Amino acid sequence: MTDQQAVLDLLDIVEYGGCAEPEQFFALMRRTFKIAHLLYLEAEPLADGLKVCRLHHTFGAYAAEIYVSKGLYRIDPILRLALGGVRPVEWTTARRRFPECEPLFQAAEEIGLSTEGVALPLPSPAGRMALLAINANMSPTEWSTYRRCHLRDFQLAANLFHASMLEHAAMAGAIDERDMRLTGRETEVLTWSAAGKSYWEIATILGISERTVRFFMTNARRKLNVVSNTQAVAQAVRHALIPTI
Amino acid sequence: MTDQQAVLDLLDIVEYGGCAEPEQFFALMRRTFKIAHLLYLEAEPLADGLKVCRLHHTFGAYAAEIYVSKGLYRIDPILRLALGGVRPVEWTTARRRFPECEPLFQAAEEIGLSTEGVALPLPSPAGRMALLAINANMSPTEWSTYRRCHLRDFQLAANLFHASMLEHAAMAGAIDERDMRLTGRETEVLTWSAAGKSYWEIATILGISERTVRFFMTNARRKLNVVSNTQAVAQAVRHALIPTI
DNA sequence: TTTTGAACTGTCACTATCGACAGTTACATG
DNA sequence: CATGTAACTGTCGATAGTGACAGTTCAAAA
Repeated sequence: MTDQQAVLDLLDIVEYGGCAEPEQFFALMRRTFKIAHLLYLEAEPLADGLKVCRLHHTFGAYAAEIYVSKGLYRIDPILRLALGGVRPVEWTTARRRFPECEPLFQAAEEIGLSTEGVALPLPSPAGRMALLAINANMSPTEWSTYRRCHLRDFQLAANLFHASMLEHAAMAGAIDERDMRLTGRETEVLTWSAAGKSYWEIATILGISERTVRFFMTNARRKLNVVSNTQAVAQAVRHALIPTI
Repeated sequence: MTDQQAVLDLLDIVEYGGCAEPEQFFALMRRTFKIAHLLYLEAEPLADGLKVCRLHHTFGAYAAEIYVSKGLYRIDPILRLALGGVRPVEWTTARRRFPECEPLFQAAEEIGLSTEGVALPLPSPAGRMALLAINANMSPTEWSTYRRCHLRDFQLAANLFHASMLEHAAMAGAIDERDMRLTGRETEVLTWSAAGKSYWEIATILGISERTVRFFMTNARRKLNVVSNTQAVAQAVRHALIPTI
């Protein structure tokens, strides 16, 4: 069994920001646990499927080539299961439930990915999804024991790492959106507009004239570089420029 | 320190569906850990505040009365922090960062809630948020040690319990939300509207008449229970009903 | 076979929005 | 004091959105 102290140290490091880069996190995880491979991906749900925004993994070049460029993530049942819920998905469970994807698992075995592993769904507040897939070269019985003991470690580490990634992305995006900063009133009128209020209603609520509401809204549209109030609100919600809570 | 075997047993029970009711989960958690109180709430982001959909807790009747009926969850900084991210929120950290909410903490102390605790954000795929707040009657140093050792247990237990709650809600709510599901065309017109396109432009893009675009948009508004396209798009983005372009 | 749901279309009348015109007031910063 | 920024207001005309009216077509499920 893995050294408990090492596990607690790893969790401390991840929680307090010592793993800004996925590579660091992956290395630390592989050093601490008997893990063969790790994969972290962020995805966005689309009407016709799944758009993978970011993908980090420890596979070899060839394996990555197969998995990514051939678009296997589009048909991977584990991804479908994991990105649709919040419960950890056991690889072998998915294999049993989706026999039509057997070729995928065989391909994985050929490139050195064992079939024992777990995928941890990591939802984020805005509705985007991510997952951390953990793969171990273990026998089923060995993995069962190991998983029971360390799933909690994997789950917390995954959550904290995911939080770091989200905060990192928010910081990186903040620079680009410097000119997109809205004033207090602009934010207010956008917020009320997103709540379905008309100019007249917003004017009454804020105690100003309807013309002034339009003035703020026009400024907001210009700053956001959009052509309609509807588009402005969509942008503002996506970029969390107006309060969600 | 808590018995490790008991912890693993608890996690097994929660994972394999033995905690369908919050009360069972709460009792099990309090029996296994040195926890004073637990609170699980599901919330939906709204433009004009926070809509708490479901709330379960182990507070006494009086405490619950204060916390819920007086609407303290509207100003609780821990809720704001936790529901806006995915990182565990330490109660004392929130207390330091938001001195204006000191009365809230004092009120909590008076009704027997200690100030040591942690709130675990639990996002779900659809963009809704939940959180599990864990409260312990411990001294700061005692809590610090305890937290370091058991945060992973809390996190996994919270995730698994949350998954059960979501699956339970999905089963129960399948009937209620049937009428809120958008059809393919409704999603399409909303998506283009969020991109700033007018009815005429959307009609051209989709190769249908302008009237038909309006028809789909009206249906979408009715399903989302909103009064304007702007509000519909805001709702759709928040609930991840339309893809991010 | 009947029913249901999605996709589709037309017109009328009213209201909301948006861009472009031309300003005032107040307050902080250099 | 000048400069800048946020907050504020008015009017005109064109375009966009919204609700209520009344339908057709097609495919899949009951």
